[in-house]
Amino acid sequence: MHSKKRITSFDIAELAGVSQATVSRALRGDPSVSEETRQRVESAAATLNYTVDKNASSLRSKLAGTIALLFFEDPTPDDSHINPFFLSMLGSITHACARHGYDLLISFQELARDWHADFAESKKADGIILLGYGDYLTHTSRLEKLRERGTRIVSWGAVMPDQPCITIGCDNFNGGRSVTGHLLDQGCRHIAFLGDASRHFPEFQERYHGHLQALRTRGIVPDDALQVDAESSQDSGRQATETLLARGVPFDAIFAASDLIAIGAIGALMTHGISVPFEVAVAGYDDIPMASFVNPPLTTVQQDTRRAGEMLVDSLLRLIHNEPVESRMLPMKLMVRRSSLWQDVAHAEQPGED
Amino acid sequence: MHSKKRITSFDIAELAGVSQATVSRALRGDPSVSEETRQRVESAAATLNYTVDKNASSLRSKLAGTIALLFFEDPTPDDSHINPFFLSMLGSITHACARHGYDLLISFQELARDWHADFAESKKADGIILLGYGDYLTHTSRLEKLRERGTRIVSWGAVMPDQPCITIGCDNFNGGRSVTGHLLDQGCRHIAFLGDASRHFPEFQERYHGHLQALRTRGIVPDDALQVDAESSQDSGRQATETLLARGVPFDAIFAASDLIAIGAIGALMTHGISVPFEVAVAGYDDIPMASFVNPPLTTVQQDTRRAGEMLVDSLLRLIHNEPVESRMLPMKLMVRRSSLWQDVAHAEQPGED
DNA sequence: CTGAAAGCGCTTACAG
DNA sequence: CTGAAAGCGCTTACAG
Repeated sequence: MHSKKRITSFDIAELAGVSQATVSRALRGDPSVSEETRQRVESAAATLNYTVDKNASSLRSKLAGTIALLFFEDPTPDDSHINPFFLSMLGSITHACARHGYDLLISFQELARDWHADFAESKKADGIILLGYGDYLTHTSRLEKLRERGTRIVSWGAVMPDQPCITIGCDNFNGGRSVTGHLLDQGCRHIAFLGDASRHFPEFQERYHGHLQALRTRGIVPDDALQVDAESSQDSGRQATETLLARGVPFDAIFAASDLIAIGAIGALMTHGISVPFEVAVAGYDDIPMASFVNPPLTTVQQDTRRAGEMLVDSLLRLIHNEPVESRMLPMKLMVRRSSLWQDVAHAEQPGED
Repeated sequence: MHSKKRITSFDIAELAGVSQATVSRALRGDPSVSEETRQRVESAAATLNYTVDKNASSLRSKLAGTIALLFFEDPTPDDSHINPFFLSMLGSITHACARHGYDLLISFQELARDWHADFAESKKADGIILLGYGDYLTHTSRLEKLRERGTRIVSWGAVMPDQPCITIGCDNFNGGRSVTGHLLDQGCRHIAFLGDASRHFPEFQERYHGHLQALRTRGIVPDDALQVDAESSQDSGRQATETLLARGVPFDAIFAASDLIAIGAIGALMTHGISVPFEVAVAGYDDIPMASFVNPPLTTVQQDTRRAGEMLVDSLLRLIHNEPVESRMLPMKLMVRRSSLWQDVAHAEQPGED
């Protein structure tokens, strides 16, 4: 290993015949540098394979040029599972960061842990994006503290008044209303809702409220026995379905607060020999990649994850640059597939086809 | 925004009644610091909510404490798609990094671009993990250059002699052999292989070689007309299947070099009214999350992505610490599901069940 | 348009 | 076991 000394801006300065300060300016595109000098510096840098030291630059300028993306997950015993819905935002977040010249730091955090010091305070990142269905109330107090210290944070979630930080989210209320509206159109009258609809999970709660609203509009009195708590996992969906079945209340449809829950529910129903959609129609929420592949393909609500990722990055950068930003709600789109259709579709669907 | 001055190690020093140097030592757990002093420093740091400035620390120590994870993708028009197989490694890579106290920087790179300067040279990261099915030969020359400059790199891929960097990979040869062996056991005799089997894609090539070996063991002469190039995407799988059908060579099974290709193939077969598995058995490779959800559930080869992620991080850290490391091949596991079974299974499978 | 100089907040020999 | 001092490689007023 030939450990040649690190090449610094001084080496470039010497080669280009300018001062080190000018090298720094030229390389950052400072308009005060003359075009001719800039070119000379740049070619010198290219010759020596020089790259600006990020640590020195960040230390001096107090700009990390980095964004931290934190995934919150309730501790799973198995390391490797990430909620596929959030994963689907990763691509557009990464690309958006790259487009703006920012690096992306990612990290998983257990909800319980003391994550709030780690990123902004240590100057690793200029701002933080928060992703995760988690207990909302647990978050809130920490977010408040962070905001007091001036940390820039943007999160994905329920868009509500009095949020402790800028939030980008889907129109969960109308999403819930559309799903239940669709199930009612199919002729279902006893629609179960699987998902924790408490204040701890405001997104689920809003979907539930949309659901209730759709029922009331049609003059149907909601039955509490048809709501079962569940968190966003297949397992939880399976269990919730078992609970529902054990209650003995008749139902002809399940509206699951997330696709993962829905997939678990379909599994449980099949175990009991209940046919989907012929005996029970099922719909989910999120339109994760699997949704169109399960059997039967799952009716669900699509959230524009690509746009969401871009907006998260965009909003955070505006925050960082002290520009005005507001929380925003993205429109949703109902994706009707076979799982919710009481009558069979004429043509066989192909996997991956919508 | 009360922009109080940043708290530095000098403030902690003052509060704890020690020198700034001692603060630095205490906080990094330097054993030369007395237990009593360490405690005093730590509580002072806690009181003032102090966190070590990562940039200053990295600049001085020349250790970034960060690993860069680069995904290589052939440029897709759509931002948001990441190969699900690599995504499944993300969890364990992230966790492994966290466990070792390293941060994880992630970035997507087009194969074409000039990525090699960006991370190690600018001291953003102490080492790089490379993930991606891409044209192997394009990579190689860049990797060579990087190695010359002393960059620490570990990649996922085909484990072969003369690799330009430490590589962790699956036993692709035996994987390919198992799949084809299984298809032969099912009675198939005309097994098509979908995947680019050239030197440009060594992993596919090894799977193909395993496939050929299995055929020869049973005295079957491979037919070139049964191999069609494809890269790892649904679309490419669909097209390759069309090409295969257009050739008019009879086949009773398809071994797709990746699950994505297999899923595309199943779609194309269905379009042509060809039943899977009754007319054509299909098998894939990777065991991506969708594989068990498609209809019929896909027979495939599971690679231990969790272990793979851990080993990638582990190997890279050993490289960083100048410890001996070697390329390693991970065992594979054949997952038999309905897509390859010529006779129907007795019980209905449930989604997500193996 | 460019240069000389200070300083970002740490770590790390060196000395005691 | 602890402190004083140098210095990592930049950016940024300040001056011309």
